[in-house]
Amino acid sequence: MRGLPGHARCGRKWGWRRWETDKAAMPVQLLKVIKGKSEIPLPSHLQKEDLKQLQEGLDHTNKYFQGIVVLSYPLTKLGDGTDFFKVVLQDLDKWCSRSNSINVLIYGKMAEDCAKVICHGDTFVVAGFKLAKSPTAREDGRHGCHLEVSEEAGSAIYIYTAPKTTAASETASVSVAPKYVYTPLNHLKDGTIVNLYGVVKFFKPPYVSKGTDYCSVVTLVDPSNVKLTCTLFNGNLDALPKIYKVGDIVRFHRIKIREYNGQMQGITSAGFASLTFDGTVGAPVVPRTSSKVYTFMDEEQKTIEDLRVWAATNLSISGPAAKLSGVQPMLYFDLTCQLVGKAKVDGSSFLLKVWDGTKCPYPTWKVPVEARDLEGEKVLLHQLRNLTVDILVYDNHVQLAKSLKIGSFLRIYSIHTKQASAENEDFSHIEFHLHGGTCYGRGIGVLPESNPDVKELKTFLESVDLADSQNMESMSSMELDGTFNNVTDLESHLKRCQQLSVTVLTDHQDLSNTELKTILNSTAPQQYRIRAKLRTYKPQKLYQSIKLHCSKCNSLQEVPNGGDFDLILQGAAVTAPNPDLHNTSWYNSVMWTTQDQKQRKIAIHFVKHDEMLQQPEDTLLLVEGATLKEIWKLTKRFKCVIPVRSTEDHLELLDLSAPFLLQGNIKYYGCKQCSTPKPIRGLSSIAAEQRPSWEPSEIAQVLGIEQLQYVFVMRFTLVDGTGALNAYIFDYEKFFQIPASEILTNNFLQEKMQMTMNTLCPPGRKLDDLPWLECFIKSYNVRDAMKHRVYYQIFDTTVAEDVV
DNA sequence: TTAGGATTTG
Repeated sequence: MRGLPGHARCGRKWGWRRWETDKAAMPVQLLKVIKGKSEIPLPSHLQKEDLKQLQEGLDHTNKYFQGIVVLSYPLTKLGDGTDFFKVVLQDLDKWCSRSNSINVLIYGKMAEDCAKVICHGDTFVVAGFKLAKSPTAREDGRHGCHLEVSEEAGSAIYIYTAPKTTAASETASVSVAPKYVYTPLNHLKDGTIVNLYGVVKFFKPPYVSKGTDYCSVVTLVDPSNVKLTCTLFNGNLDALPKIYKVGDIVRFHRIKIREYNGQMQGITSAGFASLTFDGTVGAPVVPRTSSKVYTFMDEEQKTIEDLRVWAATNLSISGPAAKLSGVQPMLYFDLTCQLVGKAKVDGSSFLLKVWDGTKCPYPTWKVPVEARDLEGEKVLLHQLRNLTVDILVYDNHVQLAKSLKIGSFLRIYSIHTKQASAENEDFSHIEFHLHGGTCYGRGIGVLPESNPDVKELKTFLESVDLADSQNMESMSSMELDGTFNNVTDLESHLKRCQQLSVTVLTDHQDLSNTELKTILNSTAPQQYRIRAKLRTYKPQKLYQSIKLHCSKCNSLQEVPNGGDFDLILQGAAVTAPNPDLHNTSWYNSVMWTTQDQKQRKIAIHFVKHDEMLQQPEDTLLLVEGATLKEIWKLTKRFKCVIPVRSTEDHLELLDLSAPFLLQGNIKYYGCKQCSTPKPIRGLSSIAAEQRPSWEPSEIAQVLGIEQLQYVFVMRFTLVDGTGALNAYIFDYEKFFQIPASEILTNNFLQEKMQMTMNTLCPPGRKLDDLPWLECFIKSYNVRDAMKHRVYYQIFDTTVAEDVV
């Protein structure tokens, strides 16, 4: 990002001539428009361009672009102090889709001037702009390029302000597009047909009604705090809103309002259409709809974003969804899962076999069915037998259940877990029922593969190692929560957390709290103390929060899995150890050949100290030709293991996708980009030290490796009643008081972290019941190319002592 | 037409 110098203050004048003679001093022209004519025409040498003509590589000198201001962002300062202002212009001549708009990025004095005067609906003319690829085009769906404007670049801006007291039709230079009017829920009148927005407070997924249509019941709420229950019918399942969870946001067009039992009620009328959006703050604003043609503008995007923040702050929407590992007997829950098998049972019930990759902590019932009635892949059904659960669905749900495709992703709403009344409690098991009826939204919904929850589930299911029974054990969260012996313990623990903060500041205690709303409306960088609740966090699979960080190039990467390491070792084992490199002044070597068919050669070089071999627990080994399993065994006995391979004249490290060092359970990796591997003999200098400690950092240094650090990277969505913001945790150890380097190989630490997160954000709880967190956060600007965003990071904060 | 939120009782 280039830096722009500060600009001399200039008085605001409205004259055209002044612009011609002294355009650098007067970049922003504010003009009035009355009845379609501007007081002053634009310079004659300027020619109008439309959106289509705004392409890279074309000459835009003496061209201007004109659009309507449909969105503007708060004035902010870039890192170097330059003012920055972004507006979105819409080309009204191209009124059809959402790509009729373009981002304009304004820098320096012009940014400040524009921010002061600009209003929604103004006509905005820009000349002398620079055109560049828009890095946000994929996200915001706007024009592939954006316009960059600054005084320095000799740009000029003309703003035609529509008279605010005059009816829109009178500002005739602006052709006013057909616009939908949306009625707040507290202004609905009996017998009208309206358009409206709402946050889903309750819904019944579409089910087969007793008439001819599918039916879906949806209760909405909006910032007027009025509720509206809508009963929607359609013979086509696809035409009903695609609502997947409470908190989704819908836009209904042409819904009929009627009074029923003294309350307003919505019901489908002819031409009813709906869009549904994910209600998560910060998620992409992509409508779910079956209609091919719909209007969706930036203004509407803003409405969705505002509703999300309102809902996050004001509605009690429960947190992370339940998993099979977290089920309790005698309750109702929603399950996101994959269908593995199905079978008819009798006339009024039907069996679904599903899994979500986690293991139910209780013995579960198996519904007896005839083998020939069971649909699904036999091999898979057998492989997953310990992870699938049987759900018996009844009555009205049978028809829909029969039609489900094996392999599809489902959300089953309001499953009942029933403790079977076995005579001997030791053999009691848990049953899963989807009872008849649609009370409490009971039903089955099919989720598309594009659904973010499905994507996450798929990734997780792929990571489940079916052969590894230990893995399955560790997936039972019942064991993770083992410290809470019963529900009462957990309750009292949570109660304590609701009163005190579950996190504490390690510094800045003298500061007072700032509301999230204030922070969101402020420029970065700044630091704040906050008190907020953790509504949700990412990733939900905690093992995904561990990354490798290079402090030199600041890159983050995934921790390689054991499979990659194994492949690299196999590749290295193809080259036999070079005997010329054995037994030097600083190591002793042994080599042998495996007895199997492969006749693999393994060499181990024991690094000496003072000409002497050390105790195994103090010894560093260089290993050639070993398998993953063999290396693993060696790390159990020796202090350090470095996998190497022979060249003609020296030993060298393997590919840096493999760890350059293994110590105990920990694998140490180097940054591929920043490391310049040096010969292995550099280690002899450490071996010669009086008491070699074999510190990973020291080893990395002599081997020319820029060591990657294990780090927790998480996104916390925090709310405090005034707003919602996403803050990042970037932490080696301090926040969780768990070293990020050790957690992947330590079950105890994993359990501890899971328990900490369960305390900070208890699954399935409503907003009111979430505990408070005290945090210190800093805001900072991130800019790449022309994109500028403010991010927040939690620091100088740690989990309270009695929580961990 | 259907359902009109407010858990089955298998």
